[in-house]
Amino acid sequence: MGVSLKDIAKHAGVSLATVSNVVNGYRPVGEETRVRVQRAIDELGYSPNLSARHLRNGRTGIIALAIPELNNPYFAEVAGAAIREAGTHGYTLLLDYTDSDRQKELLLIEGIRERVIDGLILSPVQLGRADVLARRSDKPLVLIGESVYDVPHDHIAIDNVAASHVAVQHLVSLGRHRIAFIGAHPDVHRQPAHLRLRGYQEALSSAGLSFDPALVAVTAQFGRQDGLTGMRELLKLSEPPEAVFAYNDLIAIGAIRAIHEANLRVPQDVAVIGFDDIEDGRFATPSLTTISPDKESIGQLAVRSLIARVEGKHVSEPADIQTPFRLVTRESTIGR
Amino acid sequence: MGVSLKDIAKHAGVSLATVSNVVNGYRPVGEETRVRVQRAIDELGYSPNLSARHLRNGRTGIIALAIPELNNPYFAEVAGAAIREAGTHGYTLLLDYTDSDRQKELLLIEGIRERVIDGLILSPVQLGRADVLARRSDKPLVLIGESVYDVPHDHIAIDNVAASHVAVQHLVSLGRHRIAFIGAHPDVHRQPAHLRLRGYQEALSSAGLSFDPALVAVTAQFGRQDGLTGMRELLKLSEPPEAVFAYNDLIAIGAIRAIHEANLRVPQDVAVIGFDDIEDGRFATPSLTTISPDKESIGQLAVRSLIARVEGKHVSEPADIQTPFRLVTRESTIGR
DNA sequence: ATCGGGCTGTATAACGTTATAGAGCTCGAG
DNA sequence: CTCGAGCTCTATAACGTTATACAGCCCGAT
Repeated sequence: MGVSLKDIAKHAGVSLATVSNVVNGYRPVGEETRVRVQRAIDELGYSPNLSARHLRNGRTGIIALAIPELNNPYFAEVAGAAIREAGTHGYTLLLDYTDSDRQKELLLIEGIRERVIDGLILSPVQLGRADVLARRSDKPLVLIGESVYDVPHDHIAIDNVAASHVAVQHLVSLGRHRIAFIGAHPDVHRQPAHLRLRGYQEALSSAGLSFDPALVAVTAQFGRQDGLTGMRELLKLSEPPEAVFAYNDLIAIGAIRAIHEANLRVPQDVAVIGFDDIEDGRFATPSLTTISPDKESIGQLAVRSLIARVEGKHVSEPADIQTPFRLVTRESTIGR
Repeated sequence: MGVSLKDIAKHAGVSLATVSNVVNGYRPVGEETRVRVQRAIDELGYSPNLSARHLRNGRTGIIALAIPELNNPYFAEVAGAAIREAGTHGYTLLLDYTDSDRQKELLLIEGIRERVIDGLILSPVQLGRADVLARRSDKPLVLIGESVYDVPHDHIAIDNVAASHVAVQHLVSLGRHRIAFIGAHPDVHRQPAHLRLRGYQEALSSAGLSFDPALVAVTAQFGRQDGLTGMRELLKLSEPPEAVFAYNDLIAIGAIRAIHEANLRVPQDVAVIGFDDIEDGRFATPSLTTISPDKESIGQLAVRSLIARVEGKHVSEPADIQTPFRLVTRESTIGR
């Protein structure tokens, strides 16, 4: 097998415990011996056996991040930030994905990986408050995204209502009146969809525009295909929309495709705004105006909160952290 | 902590070893006691502590997959397949990314995660044959992608030369003569870029077309931005290309954007073909013709090969496995 | 002188699991 | 009846780590 503490101890002529103390500084070690031990470690190439360490102290040094989909660039970017942040704290991040599946989400919070990880960051889409409250595992849990509220866990999310308000306001400022929303969801568990819909409605009403339910397209998922079919439906209306607020960039990209198929132009005939600011949108034709959440800080804050819980340092009350966002205007609303 | 073997043993009135044998059937157990133990397990809700098991038998049940970039959907899809496959074999897949950084790739094959994982699947972009041969770790390693050859490890990849040949042949069949390639790379370590360039050249020569070095655009990376700038350069030529073979779909999407910026049409003025068949391409405007590698089987085969090595079952010679691909024609070459 | 208290260092008992050696028991063959 | 074989089951030693208890030692304060 590999090199163990015992090998180092023998090589440096000290006890096991001393080597352990050099490695993780639980107790001070004399300068002279510390150097000797460190040299032995370097020479033999020691690295601690995590299984043993975990067995002993109950921690693995691995935290998990479970996202709904891998191939949504939004989550890929958040995950990237989280992996980097975990690394700087000496943790390894295990990336998992739920496929937006309720059963998988339940398994995860119930601790399917219980014995492997120190804690979990979950971006739920199907779980409700009750599911989270019913959870029995005592491993720290951090939630990201706006799916679940009022549960005793740290929670990182942007203000979906406010952000949606800003997005729709932008469309209003272009002089558009018939503004559609694509990405409402029939399932009550899909909180963010409701919140963005609410922001949409609030913005309409504060602009003095009436809310027309026919302009709200319900989608099954939140991918490009859903944007495509949603927009196709909207274009069949006798009075089709002049602007569209899409639940996310993927839906917006699908919608743009549908608009082109109908031989209409973006933004001249229909202006489109998305949500997430993924790279696809920057290079789409036309490039996509969008709400840009601070993905880097979402990943960072989630990891930091979780590690703080894992290490039991700040045993503060569960916090609700709102991350910043900004409007990024591009060709899909302002032409060129 | 959780329920341990000892708890079960006490509850069922048998020894530790018997419970262990019921759990993993290493030795036969009498029918009567088996039932009693099984009932105790169900009642107390026992699940084995992986750290302890791994400490004992030297395996962690975790394998790692290291890809160059998280936000390239090609790798996201391969990773998704790999995660699923690992799950069906009872393994957990740890997803890592190298950021296409040579140092990170070196650290990984040298075993930075040595004590955490049972084996590694790596998609290298900067490593050469010598780097892999110099590796000292004895954990199983499986390589994917065509970066490295002739090393004693399993290797999964598609035939880049043949696939590129097919791609260019398709452009030729459209009657285009001035065909460009975007995504050549100055760095000798970037094997796949060379291979796709070679396939491009072979297809040209077998079509009786001459090779014009001015039509080959070198890029720093392989993202949308690189396609954008590469194409801009090509369009500045006195005799710009009528068709483009892009190293991958992201570059192709960037190139399409550049073509639109120049007020030219795809495919009427410039036909574009990509490589990877990522979802972005299917919903781009126009939708992207591409070479579609079998990403699902790449992920699956890589995981299966690695697990076979980890478990030391088929101690066969390192295999070179070629995965299938096909040409998918869409609007960017055949109009509509 | 003696005591108390910082320092450094050591020996050792866990953590939960599995493989090995072996202890009982029954039963059929010698 | 005795002995070995075959079946169950048990006791126990690891695996590599860390926390606890403790043993020296030196030094300043009593």
